[in-house]
Amino acid sequence: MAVTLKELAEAAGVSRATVDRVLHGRGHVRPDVEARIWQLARELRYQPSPLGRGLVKSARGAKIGVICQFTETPFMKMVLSGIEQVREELRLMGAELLLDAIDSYAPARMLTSIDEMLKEGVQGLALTPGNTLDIRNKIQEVIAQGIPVITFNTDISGTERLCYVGLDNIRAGQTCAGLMASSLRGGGLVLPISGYRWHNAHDQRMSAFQETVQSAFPSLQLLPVTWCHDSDRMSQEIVLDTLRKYPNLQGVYVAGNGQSGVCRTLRKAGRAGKVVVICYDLTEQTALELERGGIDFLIDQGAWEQGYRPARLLYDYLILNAEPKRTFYYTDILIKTRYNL
Amino acid sequence: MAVTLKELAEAAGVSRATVDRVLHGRGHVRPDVEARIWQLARELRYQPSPLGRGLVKSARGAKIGVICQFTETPFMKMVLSGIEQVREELRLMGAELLLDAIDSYAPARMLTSIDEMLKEGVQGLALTPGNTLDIRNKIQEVIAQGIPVITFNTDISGTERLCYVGLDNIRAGQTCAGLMASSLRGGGLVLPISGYRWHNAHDQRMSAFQETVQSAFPSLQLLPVTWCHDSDRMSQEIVLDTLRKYPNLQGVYVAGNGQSGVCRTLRKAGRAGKVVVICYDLTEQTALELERGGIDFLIDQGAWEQGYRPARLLYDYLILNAEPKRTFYYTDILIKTRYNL
DNA sequence: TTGAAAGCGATACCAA
DNA sequence: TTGGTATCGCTTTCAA
Repeated sequence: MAVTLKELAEAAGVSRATVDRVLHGRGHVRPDVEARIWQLARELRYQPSPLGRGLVKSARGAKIGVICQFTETPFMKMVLSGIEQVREELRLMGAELLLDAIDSYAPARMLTSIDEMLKEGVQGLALTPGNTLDIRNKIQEVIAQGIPVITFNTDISGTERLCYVGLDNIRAGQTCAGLMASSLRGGGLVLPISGYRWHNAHDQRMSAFQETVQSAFPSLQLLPVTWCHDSDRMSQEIVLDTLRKYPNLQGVYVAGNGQSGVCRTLRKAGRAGKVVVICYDLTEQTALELERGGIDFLIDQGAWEQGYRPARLLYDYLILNAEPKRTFYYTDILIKTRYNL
Repeated sequence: MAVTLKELAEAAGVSRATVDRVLHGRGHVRPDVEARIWQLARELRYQPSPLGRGLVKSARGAKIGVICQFTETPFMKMVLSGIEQVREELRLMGAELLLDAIDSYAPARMLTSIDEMLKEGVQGLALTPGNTLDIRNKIQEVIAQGIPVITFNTDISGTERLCYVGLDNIRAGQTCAGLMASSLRGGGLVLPISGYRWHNAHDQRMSAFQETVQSAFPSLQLLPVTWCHDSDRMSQEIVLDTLRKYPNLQGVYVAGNGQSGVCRTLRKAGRAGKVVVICYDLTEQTALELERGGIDFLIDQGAWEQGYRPARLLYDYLILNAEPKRTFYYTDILIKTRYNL
């Protein structure tokens, strides 16, 4: 059995309140007593019980805010299910989770949403920031007010956010390069398709892919990158175009959305299963394509975890005084094939 | 804020004790009162707080036993680190975890260990069973005494264990077949090496691999299975032998241990990086081989999770009255390459 | 500078 | 069949 605060107090010959003051550095304790208590705490390996602590704090009715963008995408829907899960868990612990699900990319909307959250009195904030100056400033402002911020799914530089929860897009891009190379041992022509030019994550995935291919797998020949704006229609046209010019196309790498468009076109052209397709984000659609053989490999980012973890970390930080252990909570780079869905 | 038992009691116009009796079906409550309370509980969506419950139960000093075999293997060492983590967490919750780490395969030792655990008065038991009649009977005996049992890493049929935590070895074998095929698109000769004949997990991984190759990838040509008894020395000889007879060997699939022996031999023969190697279990050694290119793909079974989860499930079951949600807690089939370690 | 005591949510025992 | 009450570990007034 773990040592309790009560036992520690008895051992030190003082009251629990005094021990509490010492442990939380609240002052108003005679220095020698303070030293003695710290000493004993170490010796007895005292650690506060999260149960007791959580129970007390539950009164306060802590509020945690979560702001989410692009919620119309299948990927974000899975993130939302993680959020719902943690919301329920927090409810049982007496805390409330305020969610604002923004259904598209709207930087201005994000700013007003942050303000609303502040007005509601949230004590911590998790969000998927766009990479703009406005947002960066606003985040710094929030943090300056003593409200901790966690970013997820996409990160933002130059702020003092507590930590980031999401994919390591650079390693993910490298991983895809490795998969492409091992599938095309004899070499071949590969078409790289990205989503948006301004999208941090897409960019990192793509550059890492390109660099790894060029440095480690020279037998693969890369076509120039194209951007499909996360649209199936556009990716469809891009693939169609490419097939016309290069009938010997061997691989397609999709760093953003637009996966289905690629698969559809290859299937129509009778090249499904022949051309190696590697892309991101496990959803119902892409799972189906994996099973049909339209997609060979897929990188899953652990969507659920990205929804669950940030609010959980905020709760631990605010209520249990437990700092996040790392600045980057990278979700696993999960390689999916039709056999390990 | 969630509804508390106290609020529920007030709403029903009875004492908290009465509500408690109803909720736990202890009887001694007038039927109409009971009905009313259930009704209200539903309406107010009452759910007991794990915090409050855990706090009360922490007095009892619950004991949970964990028995682990083969603890000398690197894989099991990682399982042990998961066990240590949960042991610490449970300690903070007031429960004690008793661990018996058996360093080899010793069915008789397992039986005596179970008896010792019972004598210590554990209220729940997690173990890695051997697949023998003795063990099966003993497990049933334990369960008959009202002590729940969870199996992990390897399962055992014909018992009423609460659930199994571990890999889905059949899907894992299929996944490896898919990886081998995508790496050898032109087809090729593949050597399948298993560990022990009697080992359930090895067996499943191997048969699933064979069946999938035969039915879905006829261009791959499988040599007969060999068993290396989890020994690097033996796997070394097997590969050496095979290379002599079949210099055109293209792939090796290792379902058990002996990975290093395979890599070493291929490297000496100058075939490293040419022959596709697929195997199991992420350890320091195998991670090194992945990075060096000696192993192409590796299936990681989430060793840490296999140590952590079982005891955690038992705690939730015993203390929080939360039944495991599933009978099979399959850990993710994590495909590892040198890029996503 | 210190300690006593109430209370968080749930359980269990004893008394009514 | 019921309710009162102590208890778990911790935090937080309030009073000394």
